[in-house]
Order: sequence, then C-alpha cells, then structure tokens
Amino acid sequence: MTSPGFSPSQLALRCIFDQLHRTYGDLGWWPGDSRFEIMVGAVLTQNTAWRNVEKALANLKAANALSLDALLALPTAALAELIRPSGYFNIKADRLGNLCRFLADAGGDTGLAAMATDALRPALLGVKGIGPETCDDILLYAFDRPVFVIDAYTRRLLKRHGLAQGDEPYETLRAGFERALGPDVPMYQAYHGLIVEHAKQACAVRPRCVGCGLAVSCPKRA
DNA sequence: ACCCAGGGTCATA
DNA sequence: TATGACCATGGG
Repeated sequence: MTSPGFSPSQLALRCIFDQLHRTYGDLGWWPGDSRFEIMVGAVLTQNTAWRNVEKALANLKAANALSLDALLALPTAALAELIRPSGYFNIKADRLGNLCRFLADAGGDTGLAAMATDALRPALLGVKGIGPETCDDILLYAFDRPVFVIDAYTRRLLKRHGLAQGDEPYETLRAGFERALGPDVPMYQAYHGLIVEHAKQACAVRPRCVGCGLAVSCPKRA
C-alpha cells in the first residue's frame, strides 16, 4: 500500500541488475574524493552532462575552492564564474550557497553523518535547490544510506520493461525499489550507476538475461 | 539547426 | 494535482 501502482518483484529487478553488472562491471559510482565533492557534483549535474560538471569541478579544485569553508567565503558571482561550464551557473551558485549554509549550520558533513536517514532526508529536501533526486544522490553516495535514486532513465527502463507506467510519483518508485530489493547500499550505488552507463551506451550494447532471455532495454529517450 | 544532458522552482489553472 | 516556462553550457 506504500507504493500503489508499482510493486515489482525482487526477481525482475535483480535480473536487470545482474545483466547490467555482468555487462559493465563495477563502475565505481559516485566518482569523487570527498563527501563534499559528491554533494557539489550532485547539484552541478542537475539536467547537465557529467563531462560539463567535470570542467566545473576542475575549476573549483584549481581555485582551491572545493571545501565548505572556501566555498562559503566565495562571493556568489565568483562562484558562478567558476562553475560556468556546468550550465545554469547563476541558479546553481545560489543552490550551492544554500547547501553550504545548511551544512555549516548542521555541523558540516560530520554533523550530517550523525543524523538518522529519516531526519536527514527531510532536512536536505528543505534546502532550496535540492529536490528528490539530488537529495537521494547525496544520501546514497555521500552518506551511504540505503536510498534508491530514481531518475528519468530509471523511469524509461521500468516503462520499457512493463514494470511501471513511468509517470508515477517519485516516492512511489523509490519505495517500490526499496521494498522489493531490501536495504543494500552497495547494490543501490552500483544499480543507479549501471542504469546511467547503460543509457550512455545508447543501445550499443544489449545485455541479455541468461535465465529469461529478456534483453535489458535501453533507457535513452522515450 | 535541433536535441539532449546523472533537475528544480515557481506561476498558473 | 498537474502542466509549462525558465534556467544555460557543450556535444552529438
């Protein structure tokens, strides 16, 4: 009843995961050297290709600005200039400022790490500029919480496999994944990365399930 | 030239 | 609740 309209079987979701993992291996998601870098990257990658985010992150590193204190000390206009390659640079500069102020108030990422997920998730969602996907990227990859990330690719993949209609509310899909798979941080981390990687391949590769023979559909485009 | 990318907010109905 | 406009760079 927690996820009306989306009750996938554990078998179906595991089947897709196993084929993707067999095809692409361990991708090492999320790339990043610190919790803070992952959080910043999660904001910068909103509706943006990752290669553009890498340029912005490189600019921040070169300016020695990829830390909470350094970013807080940076004027918004200067921050916007550094992250220009990632697009939406004005609004993202504001969002990073919101995130940094929230972090500082909460005692940095050490303070956040001490919070229970049930308290941390609403707190993050309360930051202007952090929606459900960015929030869950942060929870799953920066703080290793068992939260499944839902993105447009995941929706299309579910739709193509007939597991969901695709336009269900975010929370419905997230709850469906988590209930079917059970809490498994390493698998959640790998799974989302694999879906994105599979989309990047743009159907150049077509993993096929050994057991059921069903191919894993390409989640690129509608 | 057009379409898309590892989304989210806000105004409007 | 549910659309639509807006944000903006860079690669295919």
